[in-house]
This record gives sequence, C-alpha cells and structure tokens, in this order.
Amino acid sequence: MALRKSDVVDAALRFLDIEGLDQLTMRKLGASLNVHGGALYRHFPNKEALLDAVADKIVQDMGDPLPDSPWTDQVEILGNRLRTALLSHRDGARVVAGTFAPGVNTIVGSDMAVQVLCRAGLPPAQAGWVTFALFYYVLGHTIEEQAQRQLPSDNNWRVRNERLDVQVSPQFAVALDSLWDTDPAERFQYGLRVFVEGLSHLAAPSAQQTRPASGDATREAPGKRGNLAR
Amino acid sequence: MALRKSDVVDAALRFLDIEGLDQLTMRKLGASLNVHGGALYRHFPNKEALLDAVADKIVQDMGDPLPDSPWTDQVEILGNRLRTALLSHRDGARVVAGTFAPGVNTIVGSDMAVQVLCRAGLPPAQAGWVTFALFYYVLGHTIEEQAQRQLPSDNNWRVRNERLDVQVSPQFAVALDSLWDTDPAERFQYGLRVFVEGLSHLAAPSAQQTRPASGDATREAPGKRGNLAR
DNA sequence: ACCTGAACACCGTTCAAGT
DNA sequence: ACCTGAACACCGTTCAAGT
Repeated sequence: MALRKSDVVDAALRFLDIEGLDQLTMRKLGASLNVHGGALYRHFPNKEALLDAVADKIVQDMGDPLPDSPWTDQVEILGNRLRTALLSHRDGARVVAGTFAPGVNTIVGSDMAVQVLCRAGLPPAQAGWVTFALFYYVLGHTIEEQAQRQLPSDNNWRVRNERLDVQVSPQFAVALDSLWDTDPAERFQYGLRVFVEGLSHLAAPSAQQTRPASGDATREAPGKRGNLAR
Repeated sequence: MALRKSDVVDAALRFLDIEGLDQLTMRKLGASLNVHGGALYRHFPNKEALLDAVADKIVQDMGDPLPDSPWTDQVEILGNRLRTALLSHRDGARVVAGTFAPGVNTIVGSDMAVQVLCRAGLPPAQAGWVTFALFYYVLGHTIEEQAQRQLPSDNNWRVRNERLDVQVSPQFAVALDSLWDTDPAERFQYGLRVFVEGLSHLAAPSAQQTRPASGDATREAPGKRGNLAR
C-alpha cells in the first residue's frame, strides 16, 4: 500500500469534513487509512506538522492569478477567496488559525496580497502589516461562522446574555439579533469594505492626511467628525 | 480552606503567567491550590467553563468609562485597551480567543464599542459587525505578538521561508523583515487606524459613496470568481 | 459542602520487532 | 521503508467514600 504524505493529508481533510477537528486524533485518522496511529509518524514528525500540511492544502488556491481590476477589488477578491477556502472544509478556519509553520501556499498567497497593496501605494512594510490584519479579520469571522453553524439553536449569545442577566443597551440588543438574522456573507463583506475604504484613504497620497498619520490618538482636536453624532 | 470560584480563577491566572496555557491542566492547577484535579469540578462544570471565567477576568477593564473624545479616538482607545488587557497575562490572547461563552465583562465591553460606533453614525447592526471585526483584529494581532515573544529567535518566518525555498517578491521580503524589526505596538496602531479611517468614511453620510455602499463585490469585475465556485 | 483516591476512557508519541 | 503491537506518560472527567 505504501502511504504517501499527500494520502494522509487527503484523509485528514476527509475526516475533518465528516467528524470535525475535535474528533481528529492520530489513532482515528490512522484507522481511516487502515493503519495504526503510530504509523503516521513515518510521514509527519508530529500532529502539528500534519495539521500544518492540512492547513496549507486548504489555502492552496490563494495564489491563483487575480483579474486585472482596481486594487480595491483585488483586495476584496483575496478576502473572499480566503473565506471561501476556509469554509470549504469543516473547521477549516480553526485548522488554519492553529497553523504554526506557514506552508508554501500561505506564503504565496500573502505575497500576492502584499504586492496588491504595494501597487495601491502602501510601503512594503505596511503592506505586510495590512495583509496580516486582513488575515486576522477573515480568520476570526470564519471561525465564528463555522462555530455558529454547528451550534444548537438554543445555545446562542442572545440566550446566554439573558441568562447572565446583564443590562445591555437597546442598540446592543439589535446588534446581537443581527448576528443571527443576517447572512454571514453580508456581514463579512461589510467589514471587508470598511477595511478597503480605510486603505484607499491612507494609501493614496492625494487622499491622505485627513488625520495625523502618527502620534497620540487622544491629541486630536475634537469636532472634526462631530456632525455624524446623532 | 474552602476554595471559591474566584480563588480558582486567580490561581489559573497566576499559573498562566508562570507556565503558560499549554501547561495548564486541571491536575496541575489543582496542585497549585493544594488540591486534587478532580476537586476543581466542584467549582466549574469543566475546564472550558473555567477558562471562560479566566478569559472574562482578563478583559475586566474593557467597560471602564471612556474619555469624552471624538469617536475615532474612542475606538482606538478601546482597541488599545483590549490589546493591553490581553498582553497583561501570558497567553492571554489565546485564552480569550478560545472563549466559548462570553462573560459579563465581554458583553459590557462589546456593548460599549457598539454604542461608540452608533454615535459615529453606524446603524446598530453594522456597529455590531464592526465591533466583532475589531475584536478579531486585536485578537489575531495579539496572539501573534505573544507567540512571537515566546519563539526562539532562529525560528521565525524568514528562516522558514528560506528553508521552504519559495520564491517571494522583494516587497514581500521587506514586509517579512519588518515583522521582526518593527515595534508590534506600531504595527498594531497602523491597522487600527486603517480600520477607523474606513469607518469615518463609511459612517458619515457626507463622506460616503466613494464606492458603492452595498452590493455584490463580484459585480464590478466579471468572471473573477470562476476559480472559487466549486 | 468540599475534597480524596482511584478509576475510566481516552490522548500524542516512541520504539522494538516484524514484513 | 513501512507498519504492528505495545508501551509510556500523560489528559479531562467521574464518583464512591471520607471529613
């Protein structure tokens, strides 16, 4: 039979979809390949390395060529691409979040994001920081999506919140409800757009400096955007 | 002696600072309280509930009153406050990220963020989405900060990247270096500002509509998602 | 009510021995 | 080279029994 690394990764992905990350143990994964758990250590030094390989396979399409669109669209495409990749396997987001050592696909994808952001006018260092920021947003959002998807419907924030008997503002109550009533994709899109909107103002020299680029946040003169308060 | 819940939480926080999350087991935590591991189940139904309580204690100051500043500053203050709270205990970010059931302090803090964003002009639902987006960013950034802090210096992305022998762009190489050369606080601040900048343009009706406020992102660039549609 | 002692049902990982 | 079988050193959790 002679198992290959890729066989183990494929089996792990299949196992993930059926049983979920919490059930994925070396013994059970081995059993799904008609092999003892210990045998997997011929192919991976430990479970972490195995999951790193699984994570990198999950994000394998991130580096696909981008359409020749405005950079704002390209950033949104990358964000959506990552979300789609994470959602395409059960607990995919948690697996990728737990990655310790980035793999080839992760690096290629990040590189692509950095380049898009540089073309948008960001210095390379800042492009890197922003790439991570976007990554964190997508990961966090998708982890929550996948957690919510597997939750019994009587076990949500709203209910918990009531049980804890905390006084919350009416706005917060509405906000909480919207987490359960609104399509996750729409929520995701909104956050992504906020980010891109901020970038388009900080990255473009012409539109820059509506606020100081650095310095103490508390220093700024009040009232600049006071007209928004209602 | 008669242990209280708060004694256990305090001991867990102390244990965390000394040994880290990976070493925190029920047996060892019990031992640090001169008690067997099983005894902790008189105070918490399971380890998860215990860690939830620890997480909520970590973010206990989030709801402190905010200065009467512009909402942009208030958002940045909340972000910095959360980061500071997470950094104040070893593996604090990972503990909070693993929270299943939000506690009182988490709810109060979120509520505060939602209200700030509503005053900025966002509808409550969107304010909630944005609050989560900010939360994800801070968590992700801080988890990475704390991971980096505990890493041997020969074990970073740059080195890994070379070992994997992936071709990366010169911009990406610079970006990677900056992750190790730049003060994490500065990187954090930058991402926060991008976010706030985006908000200040999406939340204010007057400054809005530099891009469509809603709609399908795919609409602007036809065919771009063909590779994602599985 | 709170804790001990001991067990149950697992883990990840290692390694001599087989093929 | 790859896998088995069995062990090692742990886990979280439960529960009768003690105090």
